[in-house]
Amino acid sequence: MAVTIRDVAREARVSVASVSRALNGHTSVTDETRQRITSIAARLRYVPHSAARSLITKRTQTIGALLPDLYGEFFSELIRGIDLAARARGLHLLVSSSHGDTDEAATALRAMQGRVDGMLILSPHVDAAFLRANLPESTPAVLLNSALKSPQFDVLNIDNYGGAHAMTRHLLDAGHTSVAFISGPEDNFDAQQRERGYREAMTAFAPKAAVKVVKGDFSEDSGYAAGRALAKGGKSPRAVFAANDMMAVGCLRAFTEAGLSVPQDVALAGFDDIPIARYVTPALTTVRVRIADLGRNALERVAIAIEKPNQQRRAAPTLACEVVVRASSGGH
Amino acid sequence: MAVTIRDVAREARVSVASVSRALNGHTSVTDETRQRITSIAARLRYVPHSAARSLITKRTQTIGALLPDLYGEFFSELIRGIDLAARARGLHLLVSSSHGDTDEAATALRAMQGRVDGMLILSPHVDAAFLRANLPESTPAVLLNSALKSPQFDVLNIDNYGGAHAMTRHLLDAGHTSVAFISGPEDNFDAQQRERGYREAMTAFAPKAAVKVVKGDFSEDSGYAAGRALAKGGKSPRAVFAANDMMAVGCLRAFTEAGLSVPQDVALAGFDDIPIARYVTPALTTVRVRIADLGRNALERVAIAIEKPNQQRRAAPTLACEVVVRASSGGH
DNA sequence: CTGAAAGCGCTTACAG
DNA sequence: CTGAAAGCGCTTACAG
Repeated sequence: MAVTIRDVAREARVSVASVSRALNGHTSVTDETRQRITSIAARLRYVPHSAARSLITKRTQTIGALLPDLYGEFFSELIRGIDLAARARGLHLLVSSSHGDTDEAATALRAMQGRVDGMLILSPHVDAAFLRANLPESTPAVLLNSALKSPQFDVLNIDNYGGAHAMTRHLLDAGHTSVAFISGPEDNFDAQQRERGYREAMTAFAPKAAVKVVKGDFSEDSGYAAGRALAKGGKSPRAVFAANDMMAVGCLRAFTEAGLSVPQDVALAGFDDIPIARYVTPALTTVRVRIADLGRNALERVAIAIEKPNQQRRAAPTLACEVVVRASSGGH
Repeated sequence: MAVTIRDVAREARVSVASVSRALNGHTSVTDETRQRITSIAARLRYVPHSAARSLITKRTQTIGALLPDLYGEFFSELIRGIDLAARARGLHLLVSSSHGDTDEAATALRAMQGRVDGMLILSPHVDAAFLRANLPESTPAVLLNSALKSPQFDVLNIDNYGGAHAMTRHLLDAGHTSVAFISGPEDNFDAQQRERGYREAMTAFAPKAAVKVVKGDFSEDSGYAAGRALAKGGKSPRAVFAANDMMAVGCLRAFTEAGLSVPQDVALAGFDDIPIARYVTPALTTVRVRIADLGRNALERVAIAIEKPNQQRRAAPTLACEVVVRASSGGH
């Protein structure tokens, strides 16, 4: 059916070895031979059989991405960044998403074994033991947004700490003397870093102000509950910083219902800059994360690890975030 | 390095043929032999080499997805549906996204040749000629949201017509005697079907009312411009139906600026039910599309086409949409 | 039921 | 510079 290297060889009256060399850019082929082979291959629409090539080269030219059940925009931005970088390098992208728990992730990771040259892993529940059990040692991997501290694995993180620190400072600078914080899930690495950023900024820039943390879990409902709690008794803080945008949106609803107006009575800020952030009323001040860049960088790191297996890794830089000022903090 | 079928065979004191048969569930193996082989394979953590298997079986157990530059939620929902269905069938998913034009899509489609058993294609610019030039005849493919009418290709569409028809009827039923429409890009299939749904519903249910169409291009800005045009002179229609949510959001902003209040002065509706729709003020009445189902169904169709290549296809059903009533049409 | 052997389509030492 | 040959790790007729 399909045209193989033998068809090209026959047509060009050379051996399959020469076709292989010519098409793979080896030097030891006459220019004339190479040209003849190249044009015949093109005319025949020859495409090397990837499985046959993989079998002998031990390379699949494919990167696997293991992703959890992700909220819309984050997921597509991440894939976009990974995909763009992969294409630029001629790599393919095998995706496995929507993993709710560790078992599903383990099964998916194993299923990819042998089909990929490297892995990108974003999964809140992945730790060193999980990786040792499910990832072949020889497979380079980059973990995204992971608390993992083992030098054995490469980790690439968003600068959650810096972003939260900068936002807290922004709110204080804007004249809001007290800033409360709505935290995320306790076991979530991003959430922990953001809370730390808040706490340390408060200590640094408003040492006399009270640090107030209300618990949330990243859901809109938990933000709503936090907002109700904060509004109770009419003694809300001057500003509220939620550890993510969805909670900020929930909190905004609670404030509005309680008759508090944002930003006049209380300023409000979130984290992530999800698309919704600019469409709520008032538009939400937040911290923007360059998610596509995260994906792009991760792909680059794993590609380099594949090319140079024994190379000493450079320490992974965290990805900078930026404060986006909108109306909810009195910005405009 | 890695453990191969020969290692398992040696350990089990059988031929590699028996290992292959035992592990692939062929009947011609003693239960006792199969058990021994299975347990040894498990102990050795044997995973069949996928490239070797592909080389001989001519199957990759992989489906390719070719996607354009997509807006956040749609993309992730689609992938979610595809991924879930693929996993249920033990298929892998190779993704190539963010294709701006036909050339990029062609390159990506070609690059997948030989790496996938079937394709899912969502791309506004793909037509029959493109497919004949870039897709091997032997590769089953399902096109999503495509205007393609060739019986040669399998197409799966959202019921844009039905959704728009139902929404128009809803607005008329709610007592809004005149309904204007903001259209999408002229060359966009979804947009065309939605406009047709609007027009035919108007003819059917409000034959005396004027059909009014303002041009848009699916962007928020074009919705804003359309909103300004409609508000001009204070003689806006009683209801406006935008061909997608982003335009409805833009239109809402224009109305608010013009001092028109929604839904009291004018009702407003969109299409897609993007996440933003419920967070604007007032929340947007819209048409919901089950995007994950679209992905799931598409995967099922291509999987069946792979399993039974010569089977007569059943006609593809269009995927039903549903009207979601919120405050912008006076719903609550 | 089981094994020896061929072969899938490539790449790459090894000779010349 | 070029070719014959081995071999990557599987599956599957073909014998027995």
